Parts: sequence; C-alpha cells; structure tokens
Amino acid sequence: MRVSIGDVARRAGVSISTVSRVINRRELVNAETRQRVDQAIAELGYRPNMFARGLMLRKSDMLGLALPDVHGEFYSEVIRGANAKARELGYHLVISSTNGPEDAQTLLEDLLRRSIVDGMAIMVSEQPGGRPWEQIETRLPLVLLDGAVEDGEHDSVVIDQRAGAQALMRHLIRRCGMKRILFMGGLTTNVDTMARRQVYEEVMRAADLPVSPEDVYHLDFQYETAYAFARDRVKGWAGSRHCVFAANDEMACAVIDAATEARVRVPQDLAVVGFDDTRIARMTRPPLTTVRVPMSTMGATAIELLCKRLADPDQPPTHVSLTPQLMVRESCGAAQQAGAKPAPGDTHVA
Amino acid sequence: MRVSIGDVARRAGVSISTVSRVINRRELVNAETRQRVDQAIAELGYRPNMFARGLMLRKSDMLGLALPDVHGEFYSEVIRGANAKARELGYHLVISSTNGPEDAQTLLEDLLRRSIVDGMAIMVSEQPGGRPWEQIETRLPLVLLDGAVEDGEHDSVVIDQRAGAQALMRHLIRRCGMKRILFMGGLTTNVDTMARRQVYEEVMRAADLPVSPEDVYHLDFQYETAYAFARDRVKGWAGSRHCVFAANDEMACAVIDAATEARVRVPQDLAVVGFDDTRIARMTRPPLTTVRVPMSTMGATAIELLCKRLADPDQPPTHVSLTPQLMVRESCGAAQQAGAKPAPGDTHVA
DNA sequence: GAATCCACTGAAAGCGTTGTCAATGAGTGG
DNA sequence: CCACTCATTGACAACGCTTTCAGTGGATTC
Repeated sequence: MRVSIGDVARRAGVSISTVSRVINRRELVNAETRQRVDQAIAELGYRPNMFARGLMLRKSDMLGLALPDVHGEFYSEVIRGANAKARELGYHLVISSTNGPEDAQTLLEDLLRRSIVDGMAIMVSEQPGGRPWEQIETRLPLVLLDGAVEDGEHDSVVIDQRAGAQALMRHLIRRCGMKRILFMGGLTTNVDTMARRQVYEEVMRAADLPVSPEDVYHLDFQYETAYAFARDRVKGWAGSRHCVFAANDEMACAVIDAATEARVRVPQDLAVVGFDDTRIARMTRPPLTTVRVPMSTMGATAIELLCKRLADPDQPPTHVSLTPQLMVRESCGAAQQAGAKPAPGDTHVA
Repeated sequence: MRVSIGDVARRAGVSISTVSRVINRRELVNAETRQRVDQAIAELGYRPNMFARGLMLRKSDMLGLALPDVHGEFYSEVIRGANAKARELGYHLVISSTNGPEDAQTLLEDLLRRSIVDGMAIMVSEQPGGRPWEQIETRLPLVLLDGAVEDGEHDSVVIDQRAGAQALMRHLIRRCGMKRILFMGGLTTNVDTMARRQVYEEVMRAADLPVSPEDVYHLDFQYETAYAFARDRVKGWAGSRHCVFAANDEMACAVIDAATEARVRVPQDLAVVGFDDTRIARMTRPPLTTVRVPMSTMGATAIELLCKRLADPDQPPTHVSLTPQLMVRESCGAAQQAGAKPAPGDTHVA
C-alpha cells in the first residue's frame, strides 16, 4: 500500500499536523523534530498524495493548453514556449488538441469537466466552432490565443496579423514595385487567413492596384494541394512585377516548386512570399521572404498571463499583441543588399 | 462557491449517494429519480470535483509524457501521436520536456512527485543522465521511449535504429555503389547517433570499405553548425561514389547547401543522405534520401502500452520495436526509376 | 399469513491532506 | 511568584466524493 502522511508521522513519532507542517511551512517546526520527520520521509519514500492535497488547496499546479491541431511546426513551437514558461513558473502542462474544428467544443468540455487544471489557454482558429469556451460556464481562468477572437472579457494574446501582413504587402508594393499580387489563403473559415486577406485587399486598394476576385484563392494550407493547384496555373501568373502572397510557408514553397518546375523563374518572373517563417522558409531556392510569427513567445506569454491571473484573479483582463517580423529573403526579388553574397539561409530582417 | 454533489442532492431531493450513483452507475437508480437528478445537475451546472474523485478512485485519467526537448519536428510528431491516442482512449496528456540532459532527473522527479498522472512515458536520448527513472522508486507504470535503453523491466517502444541504418547503408553500397562514406553524427552522448554510427561501421567493414577515423564527425545536429563545418571541407569530400551519411536531415541539408554553394554537384560529385525524414527532406534540391522514423506512431504506441498496463498491471513487459522506412529520393544518386519525371517531393519507398 | 426476495435509497465511513484552534511548557518582565 | 508571551505541537474538522451496509416497502413464494 502506498505510504501516507500518517505512516510518516508514526515513524517520526510526531503528529500528522507536524509532518504536514514540515512539508509546507518548515520554519514553523523545531529544527530537531524537522530533521526526524525529514528522515522518516526519506526512509519511507513518502510522496504527498496530490489528490488529497488538491482537495484542500483547490489547485493542482497544472495548466491546460488546447490547440486546434498539434500538427506542424507552428503548434509545436507554441507548445515549446508554453512548456518552458510553465516549468519556469512551477507548473505542469496538460496539452490537448482537437481532431478537427467540430471537435473543439467536445474537447474543451471534456478538459474543463474532467481534468484538473488551474487555468487554461485556448486556441481555436477555425471559425465554425464559434467560441466554444463561451458555451461552458466556468470560473476557470482562461487565456485566449490568437485566432480565438478576443472577447474583452478574458486575457488574450494575439498575433498582430494586420501589422505583419501590412509590412509584407508594403514591402512588396513599395520596395519591390509589385503591380499584381495574388492571394492564396487557407479555407475561408480560418481566421488567420481572413485577417491576412483583408489586409491584402486594403493595401492593394490603398496602392490603387486591382484586386480581382480571380486573384484570390482559398486552398487548405497544404503543400500538396497548393502544388497541384499552382502547377496548372503558374505560367499564367508569371509576369514582370507579379507576386503570389501565400498565407503560409507550405503553400509558398509549393508555388516556388511549381514555378521552378514550369521554368518560371522566381523571383524574376514571379515573386513568392509566405507567412510564418517555419523551418522550410530558409530551405527553398530562392529562400522565402516571409513573416516570422513569434510562436513560442505566444505560448510562453499565454502561460505567463495565466499565472498572473491565478495570482490575482480580479485584475482587469490583459491583452497582449505580438508583432510579427518581416523576413526579407530572396523570393520577393527585393534588391539584394550590397556586399558579400549571403550564405544560404541568410536573412535581411526588415 | 462551487456547486458540490450535496447541492445537487438537495435540489433533486435525494441523498448524496443517489447522485453519485446517477453519475457513476446510472443503471442502479430508478428512471424517474435519475431524471430528477440529471435535471438538477444540468440546472446547477454541476461538475464533479476531480480531486475528491481521484482521492477515492486513485486515478486521474492523465498520462505523462516526458521528452528530452520539445524543439523540432521530431518531438512534435511524437506528441501528436500520443495526444491522438490518448484522447481516443479517454485520457489526457501531461507533457513536459527537459531543458537539457542534466535536467532530466529533476524533471522526472518533479513530474512523479508533484503531478497526478496514472502512468508515464519517458524519452531520454542523452546518455549522461543515465537512467533517471531508476533513481526514483515508484510504482507508477512507466513506458520507456526510444533512446532510453530498454531495461527489460518496463514496457518500451523503440525505433529499430539498426534496421533503418542498415537499409540505408546497404542501399548506398549495393545499389548506389558508394566507395567512400563519411559519417556525420550528433554528439557522442546521443544514443541515436551512436547506434547509427555503429551500424555504419559494421556495414562498411562487411563491405570491405575503409572506415577511417577522419571520416567520422560528431557535430550537434544543427544546420548552422553542420553548414559552417561542411563549407570548408565539402570540396575535399567530393569524389566519384563518395557520400555523406548525416545522422539527421538538418545536417544533411546543410551539407547539400554547402556543396551546392561550393559547386560540388549533388549527387554526382557527392551523394548525401539524412535520417528522420522530416519536412525539410522533401524540400532540398535534390530531394533528400533519408530514413523515415515513425514518430507519431511511437507516441501513439507508448500511450497504448501505458493503457494496457493500467488495465492489467501484472502482465509481463511488452517491447515494441518500430521499423523505420528507407525513403529513396535523389540525393543519393540512385538510378532514377524509368518513366515520367517525378514531381518534387516524390519518393520511391524502398 | 409469514418468510423471502427485489429494487431502490440513505447514512455513514473513509480517502489523505491542510488549516484552525487549543494545549503545553518554557521563558520574561514586574 | 504571577500574568503573559512565544514557540511548538496535537486533535480534529473540513474538503467532495465513492462505496459499503443497512434499511424500506412492495411483490413473490411457501
């Protein structure tokens, strides 16, 4: 049978209360007694039962992190950041992801209902699920992550999609002199896609450039889909000062590959830019101009906010906005800086 | 204040026991009563307190997953597989990673000590930590993941490094006719590296090929390091039927880039192969021949074993070995299959 | 009609902690 | 020497749930 606090007490010849005190508030107990208890704990290999403890303390030191889909580098970076921060602050992380948008509700429900977390960070990037967390009445501290549109009521950390997309679009138009830009996004239900598309249209209009419906495509963020799609069309897209703005790096790579395949030169005949700055962005030839999204920072910040709220539940909600960074490489055709030829992967940070 | 089972009981006009029964063993209570209780639960938004429940049931439906470092695609895939399987089986996942090898002990200690998991999967890939789990006496079901050398006592799931490396080496020698193969691994403390290196040497010897110490390098798995390293040497490596066997894809890519940069043609002047088959393997030009490691399967299997053991704690330990798959692309210079030119990313599975 | 059985329900005993409160005894100032 | 403070400790009541055991009536059997 597992050894409990009572066993320790007996062995040390003290009361349960004293053992508890040794564990939680050492300073309150006499040095000599304390040592006896410590020894008993060591000898018995005693480990406090976290259920009992949680029952009293009403906390578990565990935080939840719900993601749309753990697939891909994006989410793994979020996890990494969150995990590091959680450990730093003495918490553990319960991670879960939905198997598709319609599942979000179920997951959240389940996680909130069954699991033992002190607070929870939620990222929902597909619209149709709506705002699952609202359905569930709970007093559990919640932090909303990018995608889950901020509702004012909860803490949130978002990526400033607009700023990133704007920087990119302006670079394309002002610095690279693009005249025609095509937009290739994920599904229209994806909030990131829609945010980027909106900025795309705004900046195009502001620059008096045409934004025709047939220059806007919605695929599914996958390389394969985008490649198959671009393969047939890339020749038609080519032209001086023409560019494809893909809403993620995977699709941008696919376009580059399709172009290369079709002997459409990138960036001379067709510039291509992506979004996210995942690992592959530096692997393409030419290297991909894209927007770096501070993914791990996002995870870390979420955990930080969660802990702050745990410490002080009544403070007004904090909203953190993380600004992405334009990474100018070669696929956009920006004039290369003077000087030595950069090594592969070199990047000019704008 | 939070609503407890007593509140529900009062509202439904029944005893606590009955409410508990409705929740756990519906069939034992009269349909009419049951309905009254269900209604009370719904009206009050009652959610059982998992601490109290765990205290009685001595289980939390949470499983732990300890990884060496969440960085990189490899681990994110493990997480993905584990998460999916965990959800499927009705569990939640507590994930944590070490911030370096010496941290493994601490993490594990902490996780086992403080957290509430029914079982735990552990991956430790750096040797110096030894076998941290052995230090900690615990009756908690443990599954050891690749890297953590199997100790016979616990369930384990490992990647058959030998089979993968053998397939690759033999392909290189028999099919591609390589005469000189260089080995580029991670640090010597990394168990995967050492396993691959061992096979490398064995197969070389078996084929009567020279394996000189200066053809074996130990770097750190990073692109940058490998690139800087290869840059100065790649010309010296070049030669007919020469090849670099990098122990992961990142380093392989670095070698390809360094070679391309130095006008050493891949694979004609120098073949390059990697290991892992991460996302970037299909992005290099030429695409990288590598070995696909079933990462998400590994995560899923670990969870599966854990659950099996939970269900039947006394069964003898299960050891699962996952076989990697050779992915022949173009960087090894294998004769291209007859027929149409493959699309980028196309792969010939050996 | 008494004895059983059955379906259902309630009372109460834990589960392993923490925290409150009182008790003990030694030391202190008057 | 007394009232008082202080440091230390123990008893015991929660915490919210599950589960065992013992009713309670009505139906069934002999």
